[in-house]
Amino acid sequence: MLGVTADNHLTDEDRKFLAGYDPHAFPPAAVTVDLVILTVRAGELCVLQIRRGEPPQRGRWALPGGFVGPDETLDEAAARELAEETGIRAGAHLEQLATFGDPGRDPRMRVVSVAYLALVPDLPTPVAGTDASEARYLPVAKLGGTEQSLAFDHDRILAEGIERARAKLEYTGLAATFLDEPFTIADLRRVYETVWGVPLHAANFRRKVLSTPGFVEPTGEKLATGRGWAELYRRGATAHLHPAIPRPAAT
Amino acid sequence: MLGVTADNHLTDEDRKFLAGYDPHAFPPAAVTVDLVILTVRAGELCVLQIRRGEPPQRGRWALPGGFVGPDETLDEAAARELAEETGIRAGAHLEQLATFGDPGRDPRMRVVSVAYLALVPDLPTPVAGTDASEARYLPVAKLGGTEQSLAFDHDRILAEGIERARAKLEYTGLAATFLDEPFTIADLRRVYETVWGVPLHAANFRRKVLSTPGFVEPTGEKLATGRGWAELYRRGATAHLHPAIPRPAAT
DNA sequence: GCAATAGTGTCTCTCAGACATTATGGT
DNA sequence: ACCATAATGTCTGAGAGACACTATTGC
Repeated sequence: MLGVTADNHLTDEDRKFLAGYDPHAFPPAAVTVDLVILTVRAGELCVLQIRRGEPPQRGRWALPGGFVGPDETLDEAAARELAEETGIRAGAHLEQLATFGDPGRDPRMRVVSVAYLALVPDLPTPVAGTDASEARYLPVAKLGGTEQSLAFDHDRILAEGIERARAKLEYTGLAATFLDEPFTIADLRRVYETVWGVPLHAANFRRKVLSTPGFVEPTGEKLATGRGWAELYRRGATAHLHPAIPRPAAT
Repeated sequence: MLGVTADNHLTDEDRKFLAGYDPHAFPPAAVTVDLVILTVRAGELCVLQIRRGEPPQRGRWALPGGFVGPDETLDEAAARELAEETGIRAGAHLEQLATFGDPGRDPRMRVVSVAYLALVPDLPTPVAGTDASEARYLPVAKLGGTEQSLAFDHDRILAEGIERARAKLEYTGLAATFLDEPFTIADLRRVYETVWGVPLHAANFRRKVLSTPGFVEPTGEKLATGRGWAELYRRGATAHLHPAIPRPAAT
């Protein structure tokens, strides 16, 4: 096991050094977090977008995000932004995605943006944040046209977020974070089909999910669906699936 | 296909806004890149470390890294640091790992570090960079003791880098980037055994590698080894392996 | 010959994919 | 009765793991 705690004890030399240290000696940058917030609603994978209420690029759609506070960790800033935009404070999945810092990606100054990926259950309605005049969930299938392109380099961030989400469904139990509990195996299968954009074999999917230990936990309850009924499940404890859920090649 | 190019065209409103914009309005931070440079030498997975030549934490071992220049992309800064520390300008694998920005991780000021992972072939001898007084390749098996703990939060960065490298060998052809060309199947197997720390079944490994299209390309040459001979191969063109190389559970 | 490593052949077990069948309950 | 969906059972092919065996060359 590797040590994972930083030992930041200061030596006497460090103290002397810091007393005479000028923080303006290095090229300054602003640090932001931008969020790719994905959900499944009405059979479509959707991403939360905010219409910018202030320059630059006012009126244009963008990913939600904001500056990192002086005393916040990056994870805390991302969790705060997620709560501000969606009202979600717990239960969602939130992970760091990648960092984007090309010079000129923001015309104001050097801005380094740490992108996060959030997977959330279907929400009642978007809550506009302080900076935002409007919010929407856009199906990712509608992306691609120049009409829909986002501000700054957010198209690229979004593309990486979607690809990360698709990959993570293969080897983690994160698909269940898109669902409210309890859910049926068919609900879970529809999440996979929606995110991957391919139909899955219902019988094989069921066998695979139930034979993977810790993926889902049976509640013992049954739900009357349209025709017939279905058993209900909760999220399992296992984060890493062994073996993985095979992802068919995209059509 | 999603658009991946940022459209940063400025509106007239943007220009007016920027003319009156004060870059000091947001909490400033310094942005650095830190590199986890891994190689395989003498049957051990090793990481390049630099002994800090200046405060803070002078004399302590750390990962190589440095500040991102005002006109550099993050990738360019990482490639520059890699070249400065190792002399390598091409051929190595370099990818963004994760970003670390806890307040207080560097006593000087708010420093956000974008960590990169580099996989390089065995090198003649470490070249000390400008800021460094000393450099070494430390086998990662020797990590873990407090004696070996690195400056700042570099232990944590290193742990993530090692885990990323181990995972990537499963589903990419990156193992070959640890080797000079041409190499034998046994050389490649020893890379896997070294990085994963487990013995692999030689016959099955060979069958797996050769049946995976695009993993390695035969040269047709044969090399006289100590006893017997072995066929020689080059890196294949395929980045993503299908199916993956199964990774046995750690002992 | 013996030792050590490279390479080939084959068997078995697991599991994904495909298909068939039954059960359920609303229309 | 009919239909859509849930759930169960069975067959097959691909592939991983294990083992036996041959080939080559230095000692």
